[in-house]
Amino acid sequence: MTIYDIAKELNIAASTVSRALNNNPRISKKTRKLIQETAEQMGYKPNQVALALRKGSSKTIGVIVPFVDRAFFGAVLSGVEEVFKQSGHQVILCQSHDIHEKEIENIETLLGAQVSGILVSVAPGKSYEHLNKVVDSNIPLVMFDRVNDQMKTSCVKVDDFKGAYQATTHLLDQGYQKIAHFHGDLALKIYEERLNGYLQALRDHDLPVESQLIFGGDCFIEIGSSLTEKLIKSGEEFDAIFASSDYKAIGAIKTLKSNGFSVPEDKGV
Amino acid sequence: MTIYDIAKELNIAASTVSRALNNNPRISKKTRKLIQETAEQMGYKPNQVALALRKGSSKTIGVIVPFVDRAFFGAVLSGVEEVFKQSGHQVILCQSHDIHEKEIENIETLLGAQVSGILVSVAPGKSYEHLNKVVDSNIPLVMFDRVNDQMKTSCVKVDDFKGAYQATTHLLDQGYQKIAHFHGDLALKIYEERLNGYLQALRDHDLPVESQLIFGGDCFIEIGSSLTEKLIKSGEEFDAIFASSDYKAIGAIKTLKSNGFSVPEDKGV
DNA sequence: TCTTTTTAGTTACCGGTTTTACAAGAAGCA
DNA sequence: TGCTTCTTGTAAAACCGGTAACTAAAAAGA
Repeated sequence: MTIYDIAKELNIAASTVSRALNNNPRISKKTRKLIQETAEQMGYKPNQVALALRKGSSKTIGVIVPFVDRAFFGAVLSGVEEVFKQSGHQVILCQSHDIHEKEIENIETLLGAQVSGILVSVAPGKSYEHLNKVVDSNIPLVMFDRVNDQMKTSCVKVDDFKGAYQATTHLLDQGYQKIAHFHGDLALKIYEERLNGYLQALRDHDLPVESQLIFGGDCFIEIGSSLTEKLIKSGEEFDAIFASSDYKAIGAIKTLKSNGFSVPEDKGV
Repeated sequence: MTIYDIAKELNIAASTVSRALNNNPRISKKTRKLIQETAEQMGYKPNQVALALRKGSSKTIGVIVPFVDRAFFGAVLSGVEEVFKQSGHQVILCQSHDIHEKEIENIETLLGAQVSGILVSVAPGKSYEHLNKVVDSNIPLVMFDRVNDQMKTSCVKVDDFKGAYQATTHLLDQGYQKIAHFHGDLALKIYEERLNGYLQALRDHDLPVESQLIFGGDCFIEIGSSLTEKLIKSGEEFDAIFASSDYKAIGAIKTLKSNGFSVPEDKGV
């Protein structure tokens, strides 16, 4: 079902059909009405692919997240989908699995698909030519949550430093004194800032920074568990853990409990 | 960067470039190598939109879920994305918000985008012409989790009856006697089956089915809370709740606790 | 009758693939 | 040697389904 079918049916030119359907004023009301009714009745739906080729931009937006099945990114995606649907855009979903190379691949794919915009929560990695390529192609690029501050593009993020500072301060206010920290990949600004917030909070309370209480690892429950295991085994004294991600916190709580500690009575998380 | 640019660069026809890049045997090895190297060096990437228009099918798959930010669907989407990436397909994400009309709209959009396949977890609703339209267009349709059994297409689902039967039996085995049930929208087979599994388990244990312990409501934490509130206020005796969704179960647990019950000591969930 | 305005048709284009056509060189044969 | 035939390599053009810039015809107005 194309405009040519409608044109043939009515014995008129395809361009007339196109114009009528787009409410071009150069088509008489009568003809327009006839064409629109015929199109409706024939169940015509414009071919978005042809449109995209002609216009050079497809009403699609690429979204790259590390993992879709993380609560945070699921929530983001949900909102992204909802907003873009309003303007008739479709959302193409990509996962980087937090791997820089996959992110580059995803960007290439999205550019090849002629997306009209890209949202990305970057994976740790040094190069950012792929992001520059997007900007150079005049395709809007917005980074969120995980941001590459080498890029001059718009971004949406939270104040990680302040959040970490407040979280740490909250633990101190609850009476905990020796707070361990599980940070993420420090190549990501977000985790660097959270670490800094933690450190600053300790300093502001005149507490020593004890490097043996600071561990690094990716955002997985299992990592949270193994880091907690390591912390307990190390014999270092601690009474709370500030984890840089919910997943590591969950792992920490599970492991603390399975080691006979009660949370938050014995150890705060 | 198109094949025309490459053709101009090498002073040959675009069709030759196309064939060389597609390893057509009618292009000499020498020419082919030259063209492929030039393309590589010029950073050529085929325009997927042009390809899709020509081939009549765009390497994209539409996935319709009720809510992306539900753990289950997030996990599904993650797997879907991962598998389709391997074959070079892109995943277009749609949410129905469990609303039949939105599902119809989503299907229309996906058909307009010339997707080469659709995965859907259906919303409650009576009509299914929109699904038939997909089948009639010769576009593969697979339903998962929430299935419309009027359709003859392939589907992937769990044994909801058995799961519910086992869950209820498990509660009984733990010693609970009066088990309430929070079912979902019974227009969805999945919730009907879970209700049936619950009922059958009660019957098989010679327990009476007490309709005043059975409540219905959508999959939200708040619904779980309000149903529990209602159950408590009703004064009916009960010692456990079998919720048809994790979200309602979470709401139930929260509300039980805030009403002074301990879980699972006082009430099982 | 001539000009202006409306309305609708022609044609090129987006970037690929594919069919058809053609040319040059090699091989076969009298 | 000269002609046909077969390969092989490449070019030209059509096509996918729309849009948009010209262009032409018809109707309205002066």
